[in-house]
Amino acid sequence: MRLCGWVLRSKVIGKVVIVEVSGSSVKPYVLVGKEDVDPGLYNTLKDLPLGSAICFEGEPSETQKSKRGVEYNVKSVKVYSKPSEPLPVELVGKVPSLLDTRIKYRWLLLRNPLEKAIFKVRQSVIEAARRYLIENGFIEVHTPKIVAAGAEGGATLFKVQYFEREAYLSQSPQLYKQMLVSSLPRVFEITPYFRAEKFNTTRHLNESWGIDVEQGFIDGLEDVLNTLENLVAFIVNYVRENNKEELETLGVELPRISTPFKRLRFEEAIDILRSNGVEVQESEDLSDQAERELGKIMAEKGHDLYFIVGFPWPSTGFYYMREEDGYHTRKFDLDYRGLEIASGGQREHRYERLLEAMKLKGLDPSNFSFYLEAFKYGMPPHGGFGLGVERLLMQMLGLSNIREAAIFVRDRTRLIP
RNA sequence: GCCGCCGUAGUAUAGCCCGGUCUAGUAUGCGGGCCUGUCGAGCCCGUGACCCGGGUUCAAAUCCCGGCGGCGGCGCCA
Repeated sequence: MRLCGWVLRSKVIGKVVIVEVSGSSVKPYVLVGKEDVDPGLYNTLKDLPLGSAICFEGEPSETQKSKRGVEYNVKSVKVYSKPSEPLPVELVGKVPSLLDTRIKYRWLLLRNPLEKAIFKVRQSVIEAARRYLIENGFIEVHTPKIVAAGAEGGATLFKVQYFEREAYLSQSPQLYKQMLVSSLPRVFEITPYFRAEKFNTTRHLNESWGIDVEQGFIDGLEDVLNTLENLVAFIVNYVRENNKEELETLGVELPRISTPFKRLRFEEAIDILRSNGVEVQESEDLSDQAERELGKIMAEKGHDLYFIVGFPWPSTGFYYMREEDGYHTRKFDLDYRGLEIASGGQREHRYERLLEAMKLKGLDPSNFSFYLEAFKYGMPPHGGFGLGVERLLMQMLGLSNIREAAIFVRDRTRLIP
């Protein structure tokens, strides 16, 4: 068997040399050279600097003494590349790097089992989502990332020059997804979101990824909530089953998730906070701190994941369906341990009402004519959501900063690498 | 945009408050030596740093001002 990777650790103890090689799995390959058994191999391994790119021919050894990796009996080693200078960061965690350094050298640090484990789990999240949605009749689509208008107005959009016109990077596939539901009853897209918001927090990125779903012919909001809760439960349980090595490496205990998730009405959430002594302003949305407090309270009651439904109209987008009272909407958030990981709702599919809602929000319908036209020819009742990949990963793995969940980070100050 | 904290070898840090004792300490990495399986092995020798600019002072890593960079909080949101 031929295996390849990079020298991660190397230790010479007298006449024995032990080399760990970072390959495709989280746990390294372990190569052992003994001077009195195979002097040639011993010398080759002894002289390999950290970071060397090598391949070796070998089979798993009958003696497995290493606590970190899988040992191989090595027949031959081929060295493809040696570093021209010492590595800029520790890959083994003897001297942990600061987050800033970790982000700068992520492409190199991915040789480290911990760092690699995070992104192998991320891969599983995407794989599980795609599998679940396809199995449930959703079609994967791709919508434009260069757009003429955003879902919410222009404040948070990145401008780009599109020949002689001004265009924007898409902050959400929302409007396109809805248009597609006029022909394809179930669609989803795994997509980047671009947000030009100048925040600097542990849970915001300016380029992030979402699992975006839209579903037509629904009987009500419950259909959308069902899809989302089952999707999230499938993803988490999939990771639990398929990433045992990664979770162990990261020291993460991932409890099995069952559905349904608790549904809290917006007012209920505020009441719970107040009855637990948390001051909540009379407002149309929950502050981040309030959300965190609610997360703690809900966790004590055994709810890691819960919906908050029925957000007031003043704090929501124009496209959410309003209840008869004109104040509550069918917009919801999904919170995971006090952090919003998804939001969505039932949309307004009735043309006249949609037009009226846009005007109420101060938007000019003529800027959205391409979108509005889709509501003229038999738009079914529909709803959907966007699920943040980095946020889901962050909460699943207990990461303290969302930047840990993105390989190459785009935030307020980072544009390279 | 506002507020707070921080910037010392490749990496991670001590020293800064109370200026001189700093020829800037330690770990890791790197170079060399010892050790017959290490588990962040261990031991010995060597190597390399005060973000930039200005100011105060006999004397600045240390105090002051400006710049640049990082971390976090708020708003907003996935």
